[in-house]
Amino acid sequence: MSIQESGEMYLETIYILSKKNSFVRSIDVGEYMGYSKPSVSRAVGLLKNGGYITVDKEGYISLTDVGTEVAEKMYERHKLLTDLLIKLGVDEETATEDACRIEHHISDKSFEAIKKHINQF
Amino acid sequence: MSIQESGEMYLETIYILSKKNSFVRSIDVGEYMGYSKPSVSRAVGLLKNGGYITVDKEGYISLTDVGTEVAEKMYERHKLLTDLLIKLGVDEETATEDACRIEHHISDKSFEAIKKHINQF
DNA sequence: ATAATAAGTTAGCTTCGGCTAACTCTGAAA
DNA sequence: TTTCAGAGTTAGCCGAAGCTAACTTATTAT
Repeated sequence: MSIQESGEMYLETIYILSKKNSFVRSIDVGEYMGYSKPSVSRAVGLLKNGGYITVDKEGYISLTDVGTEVAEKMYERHKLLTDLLIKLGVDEETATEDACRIEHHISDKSFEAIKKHINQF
Repeated sequence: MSIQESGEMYLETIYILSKKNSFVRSIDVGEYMGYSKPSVSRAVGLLKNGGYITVDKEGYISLTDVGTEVAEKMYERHKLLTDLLIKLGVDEETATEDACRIEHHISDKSFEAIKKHINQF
């Protein structure tokens, strides 16, 4: 099971919520993303199945190493792309939205290239 | 019917093929994009229906004004994003691939911001 | 004239990832 | 103790956009 764009978004959300709160449940993920409980339930099942997260008896979700890797990658891209767009004069809201979509569609190569040049923008 | 990412790709392809050849048929679009005839057939039907293209009795496809607008927008983004990535040191193939995906996910605002700063990269 | 090829369409399948409705289960409150 | 709220799951729908198989139709070649 290779991870899809949607899976990446869920993992990134779990990562963000984990940093903010002491625990993350499906319901929190759904609220944050604006998705229904069944949608989250299925996604969580798939991610668990794929080895990206674990869920304990309390329903608390944790990222595995692999899951953390994916989530951090997305999060790093998100931050850097947002930064870049803001530096270029884009308003914060638009920058965040665009970064959120672009982060899933850019190759490692391109991302590294942007990262290397970010300071000269 | 609002245009989807897939529709944008078809329109851009039709635009590119129109500049290269004297006519564009469904079969040409399919060959260029690597899609099957039925896939193209349906997409062409939807785009025709949506007022983005016209198809004459010969099966020759033309972009309407609206279709041209969308196609040119995508094409411009494609070129500019490819340029940008290449300037940042990304190899041409990767740059083209990434540009092709990003072009559908970036807002007008962000694109204009990149365009304004492209020369200083 | 017949047969073969090319282009397009139709029917119907698949996966992805949303959704609602309706169920279960658990823990807290009356 | 009974009831109710919150969280999660199950079943099943939907649209988007690929696909194959099999058909039609028109042109070209024998």
